Amino acid sequence: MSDVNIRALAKALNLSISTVSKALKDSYEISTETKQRVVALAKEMHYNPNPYASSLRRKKSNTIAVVIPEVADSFFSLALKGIEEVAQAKGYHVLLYLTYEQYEKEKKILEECKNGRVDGVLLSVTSETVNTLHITELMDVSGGHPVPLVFFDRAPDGLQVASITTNDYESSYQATQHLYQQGCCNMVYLSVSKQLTINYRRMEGFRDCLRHYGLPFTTHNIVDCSNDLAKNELLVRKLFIRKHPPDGIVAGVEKLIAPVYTVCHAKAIAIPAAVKVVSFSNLPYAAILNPALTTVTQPAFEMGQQAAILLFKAIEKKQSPGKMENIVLPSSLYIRNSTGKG
Amino acid sequence: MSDVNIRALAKALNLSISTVSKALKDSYEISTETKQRVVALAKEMHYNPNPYASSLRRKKSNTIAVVIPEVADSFFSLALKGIEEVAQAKGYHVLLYLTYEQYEKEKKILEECKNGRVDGVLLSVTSETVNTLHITELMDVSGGHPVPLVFFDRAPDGLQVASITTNDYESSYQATQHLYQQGCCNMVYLSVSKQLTINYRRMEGFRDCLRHYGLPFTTHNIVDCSNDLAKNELLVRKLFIRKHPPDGIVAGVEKLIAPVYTVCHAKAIAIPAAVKVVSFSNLPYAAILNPALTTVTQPAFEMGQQAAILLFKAIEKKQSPGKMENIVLPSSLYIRNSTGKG
DNA sequence: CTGAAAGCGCTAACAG
DNA sequence: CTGTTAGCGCTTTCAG
Repeated sequence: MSDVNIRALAKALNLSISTVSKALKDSYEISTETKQRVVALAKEMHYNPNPYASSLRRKKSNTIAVVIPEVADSFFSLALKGIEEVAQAKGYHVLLYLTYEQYEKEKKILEECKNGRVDGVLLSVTSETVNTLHITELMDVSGGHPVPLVFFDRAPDGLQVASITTNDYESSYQATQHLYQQGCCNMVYLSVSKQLTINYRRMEGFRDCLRHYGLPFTTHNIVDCSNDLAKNELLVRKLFIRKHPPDGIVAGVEKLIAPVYTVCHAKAIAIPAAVKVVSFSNLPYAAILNPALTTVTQPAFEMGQQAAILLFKAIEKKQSPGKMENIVLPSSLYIRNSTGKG
Repeated sequence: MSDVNIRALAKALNLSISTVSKALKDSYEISTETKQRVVALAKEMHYNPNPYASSLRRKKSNTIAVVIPEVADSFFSLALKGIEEVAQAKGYHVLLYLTYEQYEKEKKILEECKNGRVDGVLLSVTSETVNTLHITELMDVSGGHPVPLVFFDRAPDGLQVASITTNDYESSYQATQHLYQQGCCNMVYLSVSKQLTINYRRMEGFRDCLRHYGLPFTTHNIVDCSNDLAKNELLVRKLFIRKHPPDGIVAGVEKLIAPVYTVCHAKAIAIPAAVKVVSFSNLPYAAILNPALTTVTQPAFEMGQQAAILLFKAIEKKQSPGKMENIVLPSSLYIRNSTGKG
């Protein structure tokens, strides 16, 4: 941290502090000549304004918080990139917080966002988040100004808040329909936490598609998976010991595809001949898996960008997004060999 | 942003501001009873200290910057997770900056780290970074306190700065040796930017291994790739039109593996029968590629953790790491089918 | 044990 | 066009 501050400049130039301050901001009040002198010396002395002094005074941090469950995940890392890009272009700084899917962490982190540290928050909730008091409190600070917030991807139900999401229900329906059209009639949906709205919607899309085509839908069609790879492999293994093993699998999240492929390879169950597979995934390597994986791919990068753009709109209008925009960006079905004719 | 500040508390309790401040910090100077009253009211009124006021006064931000080229990449996203975890445990905040492999961005970002915004910086340089003045300036601010900095993964040569890296040379040598032992005698190294020290070291490891085994090493053994997927595919295609197509490929970075697999599939070149393939990669899906990919895997998460730990050591000692620690964490060779006997 | 007062570095009225 | 002044909210001597 340098110790040349605005006062040092003022002293060296025989000017007042406020003149220097204004000159640095290119204020119309200051003569061109003075501006030039100030800027020149500032450069020479490597003057760097202290952001926190400025934030304190202006009550503006030029910083946003990104609160996500995980970063080593192709969806979130891509979305984060989209966010960072927009923020950097706007001259904003990005504070990154990981919740590790823990509600308590999320709560604690949002608490820290209330005190002026950030001008806004981008949030993708944990799979544990059902109580949303910590969120509404942030947006309605008692006796203070609300902190603008935009959800992306994972938004809790029943909250009047701006959000960028994708069409989980429809794309899941579509993926299931694709399996049906490829000849599957005994499909299974691999589910993660049911509390997670996006997983729930995907499951509903799956269910409604089965019903629409007159296929039975029972508890057998849903497999609740965990975060543990080994356990998930076991669950997949069990699928193929059933009297009627599935001929189609929809993996609700990316990480569930590894156990499926692993088990199928190990047990020599041919994909797509014996079982066709589709997964929600942003994996850039889907096309070089064995076989190439059919995916429902979310527009992760764009979702990050749009979420940031929406947040900056709210910040700049200095109003919590009155017209709560809820933008839904469509996911895409990329059909590859894992759902081929076999 | 709430408007209950320390003054509001003081007024409500009929105490002085400084007493409240001390009470909140559990100072020994304050009576237990007063402390309790203060803490109780603080909670009730949802008091949240303003971090920037505190930072300004204490000249300490409790924030670090992480400056990396890219985040949608399995190495960096894992490392970032390691960093965030350690920072969160320490009560620090993490500012994320992406350089997109651009030197100018890196320079500008580090400039912003000089003004007290952060207490330290974790840096992985861009592939364009050869001039390191912007880095040394940060660590030796004229007439000010240096900002502690730790490199991770990508550290420029010839700089006396703490770093966490991995054994690029050795692991590359080892991977090449593995190919040799599997029968390869005409190997090619797929290279990214030669300015990048890690790529250079990996290339050297490759080269020295060839030499050690008496294999010819010419310009034909190195293929300079770009960031463009289509171009890289073309380069790989050309490899197999050669009079003597390679029987072994070492991909210097993860993203170069997709073109190899794609081209081999398209042209029905059997891996590993016709050509054996190994890649530097942190891809969690290496095992389910077709065929399963042999990888040199860096301890990304641990590198992130260790880098953060090292940085906090430097920050807390309030000295730029005098005993410049340069920790090298070993990468691991995971042998899978892509380098099998075919 | 409590309080008064100075000041971190910058901004923004308001005067001149 | 330039300068004076009063803070932003918190921490930290130093007195009492």
